[in-house]
Amino acid sequence: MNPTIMVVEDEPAIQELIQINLEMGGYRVLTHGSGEEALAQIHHELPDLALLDWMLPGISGIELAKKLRGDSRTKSLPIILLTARGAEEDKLKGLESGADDYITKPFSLRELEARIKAVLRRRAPELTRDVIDFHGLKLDPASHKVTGTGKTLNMGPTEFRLLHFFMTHQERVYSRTQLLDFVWGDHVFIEERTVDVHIRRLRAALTPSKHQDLVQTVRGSGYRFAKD
Amino acid sequence: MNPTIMVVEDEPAIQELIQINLEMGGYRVLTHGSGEEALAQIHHELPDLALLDWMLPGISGIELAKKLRGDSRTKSLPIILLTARGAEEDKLKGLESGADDYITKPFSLRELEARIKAVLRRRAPELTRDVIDFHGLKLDPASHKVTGTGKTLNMGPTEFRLLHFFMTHQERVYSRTQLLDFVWGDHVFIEERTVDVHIRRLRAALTPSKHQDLVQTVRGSGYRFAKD
DNA sequence: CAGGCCGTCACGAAACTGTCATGGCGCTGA
DNA sequence: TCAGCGCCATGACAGTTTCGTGACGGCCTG
Repeated sequence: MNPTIMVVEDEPAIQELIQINLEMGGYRVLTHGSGEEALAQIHHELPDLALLDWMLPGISGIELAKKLRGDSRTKSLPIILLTARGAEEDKLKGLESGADDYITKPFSLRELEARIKAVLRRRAPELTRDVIDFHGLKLDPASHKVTGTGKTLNMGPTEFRLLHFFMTHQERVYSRTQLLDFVWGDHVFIEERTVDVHIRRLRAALTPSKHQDLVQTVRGSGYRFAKD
Repeated sequence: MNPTIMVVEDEPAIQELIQINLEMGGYRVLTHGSGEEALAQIHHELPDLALLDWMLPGISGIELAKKLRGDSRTKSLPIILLTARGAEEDKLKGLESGADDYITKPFSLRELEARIKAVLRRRAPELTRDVIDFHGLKLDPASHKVTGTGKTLNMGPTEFRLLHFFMTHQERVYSRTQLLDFVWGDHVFIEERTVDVHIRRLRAALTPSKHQDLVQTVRGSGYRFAKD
Protein backbone atom coordinates (compact mmCIF):
# COMPACT_ATOMS: atom_id res chain seq x y z
CA MET A 1 0.00 0.00 0.00
CA ASN A 2 2.73 2.49 -0.92
CA PRO A 3 1.95 5.80 -2.60
CA THR A 4 1.24 5.44 -6.33
CA ILE A 5 3.01 7.77 -8.69
CA MET A 6 1.95 8.25 -12.28
CA VAL A 7 4.85 9.06 -14.58
CA VAL A 8 4.10 10.51 -18.01
CA GLU A 9 7.24 10.67 -20.12
CA ASP A 10 7.70 9.82 -23.78
CA GLU A 11 11.37 9.01 -23.83
CA PRO A 12 11.77 5.33 -22.88
CA ALA A 13 15.23 5.72 -21.40
CA ILE A 14 14.21 8.43 -18.96
CA GLN A 15 10.95 6.66 -18.27
CA GLU A 16 12.70 3.51 -17.23
CA LEU A 17 15.30 5.37 -15.24
CA ILE A 18 12.66 7.11 -13.20
CA GLN A 19 10.54 4.02 -12.79
CA ILE A 20 13.33 1.84 -11.51
CA ASN A 21 14.52 4.47 -9.15
CA LEU A 22 11.14 5.27 -7.67
CA GLU A 23 10.31 1.62 -7.25
CA MET A 24 13.53 1.21 -5.33
CA GLY A 25 12.33 4.05 -3.19
CA GLY A 26 9.24 2.06 -2.30
CA TYR A 27 6.73 3.74 -4.57
CA ARG A 28 4.31 2.07 -6.89
CA VAL A 29 4.83 3.45 -10.37
CA LEU A 30 2.50 3.66 -13.35
CA THR A 31 4.22 4.81 -16.51
CA HIS A 32 2.65 6.23 -19.63
CA GLY A 33 4.12 7.50 -22.86
CA SER A 34 1.42 10.04 -23.67
CA GLY A 35 -1.11 12.30 -22.04
CA GLU A 36 -4.03 10.48 -23.63
CA GLU A 37 -2.89 7.21 -22.18
CA ALA A 38 -2.48 8.84 -18.79
CA LEU A 39 -5.98 10.29 -18.85
CA ALA A 40 -7.45 6.89 -19.64
CA GLN A 41 -5.53 5.38 -16.76
CA ILE A 42 -6.69 8.07 -14.37
CA HIS A 43 -10.29 7.22 -15.10
CA HIS A 44 -9.48 3.74 -14.00
CA GLU A 45 -7.41 4.53 -10.94
CA LEU A 46 -6.42 7.73 -9.20
CA PRO A 47 -2.71 7.94 -8.35
CA ASP A 48 -1.41 9.85 -5.36
CA LEU A 49 0.92 12.05 -7.37
CA ALA A 50 1.55 12.81 -11.06
CA LEU A 51 4.97 13.41 -12.56
CA LEU A 52 4.53 15.01 -15.98
CA ASP A 53 7.05 15.76 -18.68
CA TRP A 54 6.54 19.16 -20.22
CA MET A 55 7.34 17.95 -23.73
CA LEU A 56 4.94 15.24 -24.76
CA PRO A 57 3.54 14.12 -28.09
CA GLY A 58 -0.14 15.05 -28.34
CA ILE A 59 -1.35 16.63 -25.13
CA SER A 60 1.52 18.49 -23.49
CA GLY A 61 2.32 18.26 -19.82
CA ILE A 62 0.94 21.74 -19.18
CA GLU A 63 -2.32 20.96 -20.91
CA LEU A 64 -2.59 17.73 -19.02
CA ALA A 65 -2.00 19.56 -15.76
CA LYS A 66 -4.71 22.06 -16.59
CA LYS A 67 -7.11 19.28 -17.51
CA LEU A 68 -6.45 17.55 -14.23
CA ARG A 69 -6.98 20.77 -12.33
CA GLY A 70 -10.24 21.33 -14.12
CA ASP A 71 -11.81 18.04 -13.13
CA SER A 72 -13.19 18.00 -9.63
CA ARG A 73 -12.00 14.45 -9.14
CA THR A 74 -8.39 15.31 -9.81
CA LYS A 75 -8.23 18.96 -8.85
CA SER A 76 -6.27 18.29 -5.70
CA LEU A 77 -3.96 15.70 -7.22
CA PRO A 78 -0.38 16.78 -6.53
CA ILE A 79 1.51 17.47 -9.76
CA ILE A 80 5.21 17.86 -10.46
CA LEU A 81 6.31 19.10 -13.88
CA LEU A 82 9.55 18.07 -15.55
CA THR A 83 10.85 20.95 -17.65
CA ALA A 84 13.95 21.41 -19.76
CA ARG A 85 16.22 24.31 -19.00
CA GLY A 86 16.72 27.11 -21.50
CA ALA A 87 14.37 27.98 -24.30
CA GLU A 88 11.51 25.99 -22.93
CA GLU A 89 11.62 27.99 -19.77
CA ASP A 90 10.54 31.07 -21.66
CA LYS A 91 7.69 29.29 -23.30
CA LEU A 92 6.47 28.30 -19.90
CA LYS A 93 6.18 31.91 -18.90
CA GLY A 94 2.79 33.30 -19.66
CA LEU A 95 1.19 29.95 -19.35
CA GLU A 96 -0.86 29.19 -16.35
CA SER A 97 -0.39 25.93 -14.70
CA GLY A 98 -1.24 24.48 -11.37
CA ALA A 99 1.80 22.39 -10.73
CA ASP A 100 2.89 22.00 -7.13
CA ASP A 101 6.53 22.01 -8.10
CA TYR A 102 8.86 22.11 -11.07
CA ILE A 103 12.01 20.16 -11.73
CA THR A 104 14.34 21.24 -14.50
CA LYS A 105 16.28 18.72 -16.49
CA PRO A 106 18.86 17.51 -16.01
CA PHE A 107 18.01 16.56 -12.45
CA SER A 108 19.54 14.19 -9.98
CA LEU A 109 17.47 11.26 -8.86
CA ARG A 110 18.09 12.30 -5.32
CA GLU A 111 16.50 15.66 -6.07
CA LEU A 112 13.56 13.98 -7.74
CA GLU A 113 12.85 11.84 -4.74
CA ALA A 114 13.28 14.71 -2.32
CA ARG A 115 10.75 16.81 -4.20
CA ILE A 116 8.27 13.98 -4.43
CA LYS A 117 8.55 13.39 -0.74
CA ALA A 118 8.14 17.07 0.02
CA VAL A 119 5.10 17.50 -2.18
CA LEU A 120 3.44 14.41 -0.79
CA ARG A 121 4.07 15.50 2.75
CA ARG A 122 2.72 18.96 2.09
CA ARG A 123 -0.28 18.08 0.00
CA ALA A 124 -1.44 14.87 1.55
CA PRO A 125 0.37 13.76 4.66
CA GLU A 126 -2.47 11.37 5.37
CA LEU A 127 -1.45 9.35 2.32
CA THR A 128 1.52 7.98 4.15
CA ARG A 129 0.78 4.33 4.60
CA ASP A 130 2.95 3.78 7.58
CA VAL A 131 1.49 3.01 10.97
CA ILE A 132 1.25 6.20 12.94
CA ASP A 133 2.22 5.98 16.58
CA PHE A 134 1.68 8.79 19.05
CA HIS A 135 2.28 8.17 22.71
CA GLY A 136 1.04 4.61 22.55
CA LEU A 137 -1.91 5.33 20.30
CA LYS A 138 -1.40 3.47 17.03
CA LEU A 139 -3.34 3.91 13.82
CA ASP A 140 -2.79 1.58 10.90
CA PRO A 141 -4.16 3.06 7.66
CA ALA A 142 -3.69 -0.21 5.81
CA SER A 143 -5.67 -2.49 8.09
CA HIS A 144 -7.93 0.36 9.21
CA LYS A 145 -7.35 -0.44 12.85
CA VAL A 146 -6.66 1.64 15.91
CA THR A 147 -5.03 0.34 19.05
CA GLY A 148 -4.20 2.10 22.28
CA THR A 149 -1.62 0.56 24.56
CA GLY A 150 -2.42 -2.84 23.07
CA LYS A 151 -6.17 -2.53 23.32
CA THR A 152 -8.18 -2.46 20.12
CA LEU A 153 -10.29 0.67 19.89
CA ASN A 154 -13.56 0.62 17.97
CA MET A 155 -14.99 3.62 16.24
CA GLY A 156 -17.12 4.56 13.25
CA PRO A 157 -15.73 5.44 9.83
CA THR A 158 -16.06 9.17 10.37
CA GLU A 159 -14.25 9.02 13.68
CA PHE A 160 -11.51 6.98 12.02
CA ARG A 161 -11.02 9.56 9.29
CA LEU A 162 -11.09 12.31 11.87
CA LEU A 163 -8.46 10.58 13.98
CA HIS A 164 -6.39 9.84 10.90
CA PHE A 165 -6.44 13.48 9.94
CA PHE A 166 -5.52 14.56 13.44
CA MET A 167 -2.66 12.10 13.70
CA THR A 168 -1.20 13.30 10.44
CA HIS A 169 -1.69 16.95 11.41
CA GLN A 170 -0.64 17.15 15.03
CA GLU A 171 0.03 20.16 17.19
CA ARG A 172 -2.10 22.51 15.23
CA VAL A 173 -5.50 24.05 15.71
CA TYR A 174 -8.21 23.44 13.14
CA SER A 175 -11.49 25.27 13.06
CA ARG A 176 -14.72 23.37 12.64
CA THR A 177 -14.94 24.63 9.08
CA GLN A 178 -11.47 23.38 8.26
CA LEU A 179 -12.21 19.99 9.75
CA LEU A 180 -15.37 19.75 7.69
CA ASP A 181 -13.37 20.60 4.57
CA PHE A 182 -10.52 18.20 5.23
CA VAL A 183 -12.28 15.27 6.85
CA TRP A 184 -15.76 15.38 5.35
CA GLY A 185 -14.75 16.88 2.01
CA ASP A 186 -15.03 20.20 0.28
CA HIS A 187 -18.15 22.21 0.41
CA VAL A 188 -20.30 19.76 2.30
CA PHE A 189 -23.42 21.25 3.72
CA ILE A 190 -23.22 20.19 7.33
CA GLU A 191 -23.75 22.09 10.54
CA GLU A 192 -20.52 23.19 12.16
CA ARG A 193 -21.69 21.95 15.51
CA THR A 194 -21.88 18.42 14.13
CA VAL A 195 -18.11 18.41 14.43
CA ASP A 196 -18.53 18.65 18.19
CA VAL A 197 -20.58 15.49 18.22
CA HIS A 198 -17.97 13.52 16.31
CA ILE A 199 -15.26 14.91 18.54
CA ARG A 200 -17.21 13.57 21.46
CA ARG A 201 -17.64 10.19 19.79
CA LEU A 202 -13.94 10.11 19.00
CA ARG A 203 -13.06 10.93 22.59
CA ALA A 204 -15.41 8.24 23.80
CA ALA A 205 -13.72 5.76 21.47
CA LEU A 206 -10.29 6.71 22.80
CA THR A 207 -11.30 6.53 26.44
CA PRO A 208 -10.68 2.77 26.99
CA SER A 209 -6.95 3.39 26.59
CA LYS A 210 -6.97 6.80 28.29
CA HIS A 211 -6.02 8.63 25.11
CA GLN A 212 -9.05 10.89 25.05
CA ASP A 213 -7.06 13.88 26.28
CA LEU A 214 -5.09 13.99 23.05
CA VAL A 215 -8.10 15.55 21.41
CA GLN A 216 -8.15 19.03 22.86
CA THR A 217 -10.61 21.87 22.71
CA VAL A 218 -9.26 25.31 21.91
CA ARG A 219 -12.03 27.58 22.98
CA GLY A 220 -13.03 30.06 20.32
CA SER A 221 -10.78 28.47 17.69
CA GLY A 222 -11.47 24.80 17.18
CA TYR A 223 -9.76 21.56 18.08
CA ARG A 224 -6.22 20.31 18.30
CA PHE A 225 -4.52 16.92 18.50
CA ALA A 226 -1.57 17.08 20.81
CA LYS A 227 0.02 15.84 23.99
CA ASP A 228 -1.01 18.01 26.92
CA MET B 1 -7.99 33.88 13.69
CA ASN B 2 -6.05 32.67 10.68
CA PRO B 3 -4.79 35.22 8.19
CA THR B 4 -7.38 36.09 5.59
CA ILE B 5 -6.20 36.31 2.03
CA MET B 6 -8.23 37.90 -0.73
CA VAL B 7 -7.63 36.30 -4.11
CA VAL B 8 -8.68 38.19 -7.22
CA GLU B 9 -8.34 36.00 -10.28
CA ASP B 10 -10.70 35.60 -13.19
CA GLU B 11 -9.86 32.11 -14.31
CA PRO B 12 -11.89 29.65 -12.21
CA ALA B 13 -9.39 26.79 -12.44
CA ILE B 14 -6.50 28.85 -11.06
CA GLN B 15 -8.77 30.50 -8.57
CA GLU B 16 -9.85 27.19 -7.13
CA LEU B 17 -6.34 25.80 -7.22
CA ILE B 18 -5.00 28.67 -5.18
CA GLN B 19 -7.93 28.61 -2.82
CA ILE B 20 -7.64 24.93 -2.04
CA ASN B 21 -3.93 25.14 -1.51
CA LEU B 22 -4.00 28.16 0.72
CA GLU B 23 -6.78 26.69 2.78
CA MET B 24 -4.71 23.59 3.28
CA GLY B 25 -1.97 25.90 4.46
CA GLY B 26 -4.29 27.22 7.12
CA TYR B 27 -5.33 30.48 5.54
CA ARG B 28 -8.82 31.81 5.21
CA VAL B 29 -9.48 32.62 1.56
CA LEU B 30 -11.92 35.00 -0.09
CA THR B 31 -12.02 34.68 -3.86
CA HIS B 32 -13.29 37.17 -6.41
CA GLY B 33 -13.44 37.11 -10.15
CA SER B 34 -13.14 40.84 -10.76
CA GLY B 35 -11.69 43.96 -9.24
CA GLU B 36 -15.11 45.53 -8.76
CA GLU B 37 -16.27 42.55 -6.78
CA ALA B 38 -13.14 42.70 -4.69
CA LEU B 39 -13.59 46.38 -3.90
CA ALA B 40 -17.12 45.75 -2.73
CA GLN B 41 -15.89 42.96 -0.49
CA ILE B 42 -13.18 45.14 0.98
CA HIS B 43 -15.75 47.66 2.12
CA HIS B 44 -17.37 44.84 4.00
CA GLU B 45 -14.30 43.19 5.46
CA LEU B 46 -10.61 43.97 5.34
CA PRO B 47 -8.39 40.98 4.49
CA ASP B 48 -4.84 40.59 5.75
CA LEU B 49 -3.29 40.24 2.32
CA ALA B 50 -4.40 40.65 -1.28
CA LEU B 51 -3.30 38.39 -4.11
CA LEU B 52 -4.15 40.10 -7.39
CA ASP B 53 -3.93 38.81 -10.91
CA TRP B 54 -2.37 41.31 -13.28
CA MET B 55 -4.75 40.64 -16.10
CA LEU B 56 -8.32 41.07 -15.02
CA PRO B 57 -11.49 41.98 -16.88
CA GLY B 58 -12.53 45.52 -15.98
CA ILE B 59 -10.20 47.00 -13.39
CA SER B 60 -6.77 45.46 -13.85
CA GLY B 61 -4.69 44.18 -10.98
CA ILE B 62 -2.36 47.16 -11.21
CA GLU B 63 -5.19 49.65 -11.09
CA LEU B 64 -6.70 47.81 -8.20
CA ALA B 65 -3.42 47.89 -6.34
CA LYS B 66 -3.13 51.63 -6.91
CA LYS B 67 -6.66 52.18 -5.72
CA LEU B 68 -5.98 50.22 -2.57
CA ARG B 69 -2.82 52.19 -1.92
CA GLY B 70 -4.75 55.41 -2.37
CA ASP B 71 -7.37 54.70 0.24
CA SER B 72 -6.22 55.32 3.79
CA ARG B 73 -8.07 52.30 5.04
CA THR B 74 -6.23 49.94 2.72
CA LYS B 75 -2.97 51.84 2.40
CA SER B 76 -1.03 49.33 4.43
CA LEU B 77 -2.67 46.21 3.04
CA PRO B 78 0.04 43.86 1.79
CA ILE B 79 -0.33 43.14 -1.92
CA ILE B 80 1.14 40.43 -4.11
CA LEU B 81 0.70 40.62 -7.87
CA LEU B 82 0.40 37.60 -10.12
CA THR B 83 1.87 38.38 -13.48
CA ALA B 84 2.32 36.37 -16.63
CA ARG B 85 4.98 38.66 -17.98
CA GLY B 86 8.66 38.46 -17.44
CA ALA B 87 9.74 41.80 -18.84
CA GLU B 88 11.63 44.13 -16.57
CA GLU B 89 9.40 47.08 -17.24
CA ASP B 90 6.42 45.22 -15.93
CA LYS B 91 8.27 44.37 -12.77
CA LEU B 92 8.95 48.06 -12.35
CA LYS B 93 5.35 49.00 -12.98
CA GLY B 94 4.28 46.40 -10.50
CA LEU B 95 6.49 47.70 -7.79
CA GLU B 96 5.59 51.30 -8.59
CA SER B 97 1.96 50.47 -8.13
CA GLY B 98 2.75 49.67 -4.55
CA ALA B 99 2.78 45.91 -4.61
CA ASP B 100 4.94 44.27 -1.97
CA ASP B 101 5.93 41.43 -4.21
CA TYR B 102 5.03 39.85 -7.49
CA ILE B 103 5.02 36.30 -8.74
CA THR B 104 5.40 35.40 -12.38
CA LYS B 105 3.41 32.57 -13.84
CA PRO B 106 3.87 29.76 -13.94
CA PHE B 107 4.64 29.52 -10.28
CA SER B 108 4.85 26.58 -7.99
CA LEU B 109 2.51 26.49 -5.04
CA ARG B 110 5.53 26.18 -2.84
CA GLU B 111 6.79 29.49 -4.14
CA LEU B 112 3.41 31.10 -3.66
CA GLU B 113 3.25 30.07 -0.06
CA ALA B 114 6.81 31.13 0.57
CA ARG B 115 6.18 34.62 -0.80
CA ILE B 116 2.99 35.03 1.14
CA LYS B 117 4.80 34.06 4.29
CA ALA B 118 7.64 36.45 3.54
CA VAL B 119 5.36 39.38 2.84
CA LEU B 120 3.30 38.73 5.93
CA ARG B 121 6.39 38.50 8.07
CA ARG B 122 7.58 41.84 6.77
CA ARG B 123 4.30 43.67 6.82
CA ALA B 124 2.34 42.06 9.58
CA PRO B 125 4.53 40.00 11.88
CA GLU B 126 1.63 39.11 14.16
CA LEU B 127 0.05 37.14 11.35
CA THR B 128 2.87 34.68 10.75
CA ARG B 129 2.57 31.29 12.30
CA ASP B 130 6.14 30.92 13.46
CA VAL B 131 6.81 30.11 17.06
CA ILE B 132 7.84 33.17 19.00
CA ASP B 133 10.33 32.72 21.80
CA PHE B 134 11.18 35.44 24.29
CA HIS B 135 13.32 34.59 27.28
CA GLY B 136 11.84 31.14 27.68
CA LEU B 137 8.29 32.19 27.02
CA LYS B 138 7.12 30.46 23.86
CA LEU B 139 3.97 31.16 21.88
CA ASP B 140 2.96 28.91 19.00
CA PRO B 141 0.26 30.50 16.85
CA ALA B 142 -0.34 27.31 14.88
CA SER B 143 -1.08 25.07 17.81
CA HIS B 144 -2.42 27.96 19.86
CA LYS B 145 -0.20 26.99 22.76
CA VAL B 146 1.80 29.03 25.23
CA THR B 147 4.56 27.49 27.30
CA GLY B 148 6.86 29.07 29.83
CA THR B 149 10.05 27.21 30.65
CA GLY B 150 8.37 23.98 29.63
CA LYS B 151 5.16 24.54 31.55
CA THR B 152 1.93 24.87 29.61
CA LEU B 153 0.21 28.15 30.38
CA ASN B 154 -3.55 28.43 30.11
CA MET B 155 -5.35 31.61 29.25
CA GLY B 156 -8.50 32.83 27.56
CA PRO B 157 -8.75 33.78 23.89
CA THR B 158 -8.44 37.50 24.54
CA GLU B 159 -5.36 37.05 26.69
CA PHE B 160 -3.85 34.88 23.98
CA ARG B 161 -4.39 37.54 21.34
CA LEU B 162 -3.04 40.18 23.67
CA LEU B 163 0.09 38.18 24.40
CA HIS B 164 0.51 37.41 20.70
CA PHE B 165 0.37 41.09 19.90
CA PHE B 166 2.85 41.95 22.63
CA MET B 167 5.30 39.27 21.57
CA THR B 168 5.29 40.51 18.01
CA HIS B 169 5.61 44.13 19.12
CA GLN B 170 8.13 44.08 21.92
CA GLU B 171 9.91 46.91 23.66
CA ARG B 172 7.35 49.51 22.83
CA VAL B 173 4.65 51.25 24.78
CA TYR B 174 1.04 50.97 23.63
CA SER B 175 -1.79 53.04 24.99
CA ARG B 176 -5.04 51.40 26.00
CA THR B 177 -6.68 52.83 22.92
CA GLN B 178 -4.02 51.36 20.67
CA LEU B 179 -4.33 47.99 22.32
CA LEU B 180 -8.07 48.07 21.85
CA ASP B 181 -7.57 48.84 18.17
CA PHE B 182 -4.93 46.22 17.51
CA VAL B 183 -6.07 43.38 19.73
CA TRP B 184 -9.82 43.84 19.90
CA GLY B 185 -10.18 45.31 16.44
CA ASP B 186 -11.30 48.53 14.86
CA HIS B 187 -14.40 50.29 15.95
CA VAL B 188 -15.08 48.40 19.13
CA PHE B 189 -16.96 50.21 21.83
CA ILE B 190 -15.28 49.09 25.00
CA GLU B 191 -14.16 50.90 28.12
CA GLU B 192 -10.46 51.67 28.19
CA ARG B 193 -10.24 50.39 31.75
CA THR B 194 -11.20 46.94 30.52
CA VAL B 195 -7.70 46.65 29.12
CA ASP B 196 -6.39 46.76 32.68
CA VAL B 197 -8.45 43.74 33.58
CA HIS B 198 -7.14 41.70 30.70
CA ILE B 199 -3.60 42.77 31.51
CA ARG B 200 -4.15 41.43 34.98
CA ARG B 201 -5.55 38.18 33.64
CA LEU B 202 -2.61 37.85 31.30
CA ARG B 203 -0.17 38.43 34.14
CA ALA B 204 -1.96 35.86 36.23
CA ALA B 205 -1.70 33.38 33.37
CA LEU B 206 2.03 34.01 33.05
CA THR B 207 2.73 33.73 36.76
CA PRO B 208 3.20 29.91 36.92
CA SER B 209 6.40 30.29 34.91
CA LYS B 210 7.43 33.62 36.48
CA HIS B 211 7.03 35.52 33.23
CA GLN B 212 4.47 37.98 34.56
CA ASP B 213 7.02 40.78 34.81
CA LEU B 214 7.39 40.89 31.05
CA VAL B 215 4.11 42.76 30.94
CA GLN B 216 5.01 46.16 32.29
CA THR B 217 2.94 49.14 33.27
CA VAL B 218 4.04 52.51 31.99
CA ARG B 219 2.29 54.93 34.23
CA GLY B 220 0.38 57.56 32.35
CA SER B 221 1.01 55.96 28.95
CA GLY B 222 -0.06 52.35 28.76
CA TYR B 223 1.68 49.00 28.73
CA ARG B 224 4.82 47.51 27.33
CA PHE B 225 6.14 44.00 26.74
CA ALA B 226 9.85 43.83 27.52
CA LYS B 227 12.54 42.27 29.65
CA ASP B 228 13.00 44.39 32.80
C1' DC C 1 -36.09 -5.89 10.13
C1' DA C 2 -32.34 -5.03 13.30
C1' DG C 3 -28.27 -2.71 14.04
C1' DG C 4 -24.98 0.68 13.24
C1' DC C 5 -23.93 5.14 11.85
C1' DC C 6 -24.91 9.94 10.93
C1' DG C 7 -26.57 14.69 11.37
C1' DT C 8 -29.39 17.74 14.12
C1' DC C 9 -31.29 19.72 18.09
C1' DA C 10 -32.06 21.45 22.79
C1' DC C 11 -30.50 21.94 27.25
C1' DG C 12 -27.32 22.70 30.86
C1' DA C 13 -22.59 23.47 32.25
C1' DA C 14 -18.55 25.88 31.88
C1' DA C 15 -15.70 29.45 30.40
C1' DC C 16 -15.06 33.98 29.07
C1' DT C 17 -16.05 38.99 28.86
C1' DG C 18 -16.83 43.68 30.18
C1' DT C 19 -17.95 46.67 33.99
C1' DC C 20 -17.77 48.49 38.47
C1' DA C 21 -16.34 49.61 43.26
C1' DT C 22 -12.70 49.60 46.18
C1' DG C 23 -8.29 50.13 47.81
C1' DG C 24 -3.21 50.52 47.03
C1' DC C 25 0.57 52.88 45.27
C1' DG C 26 3.52 56.29 43.23
C1' DC C 27 4.13 60.97 41.94
C1' DT C 28 3.98 65.86 42.97
C1' DG C 29 4.12 70.06 45.24
C1' DA C 30 3.94 72.51 49.45
C1' DT D 1 8.40 64.76 54.73
C1' DC D 2 3.84 64.14 53.99
C1' DA D 3 -0.77 64.92 52.33
C1' DG D 4 -3.41 64.82 48.32
C1' DC D 5 -4.32 63.44 43.90
C1' DG D 6 -4.56 60.60 40.09
C1' DC D 7 -3.57 56.28 38.05
C1' DC D 8 -3.63 51.50 38.37
C1' DA D 9 -4.42 46.65 40.46
C1' DT D 10 -7.67 43.70 42.30
C1' DG D 11 -11.74 41.05 43.40
C1' DA D 12 -16.37 40.36 42.54
C1' DC D 13 -20.33 39.85 39.50
C1' DA D 14 -23.71 39.32 35.98
C1' DG D 15 -24.45 38.73 31.07
C1' DT D 16 -23.06 36.41 27.17
C1' DT D 17 -20.83 33.07 24.37
C1' DT D 18 -19.14 28.61 23.61
C1' DC D 19 -18.95 23.81 24.39
C1' DG D 20 -20.31 19.07 26.06
C1' DT D 21 -23.89 15.86 26.33
C1' DG D 22 -27.91 12.99 25.81
C1' DA D 23 -31.54 12.03 22.86
C1' DC D 24 -33.88 11.31 18.49
C1' DG D 25 -35.17 10.33 13.79
C1' DG D 26 -33.49 9.03 9.28
C1' DC D 27 -30.67 6.31 6.32
C1' DC D 28 -28.22 2.51 4.70
C1' DT D 29 -26.57 -2.27 5.00
C1' DG D 30 -26.62 -6.87 5.96
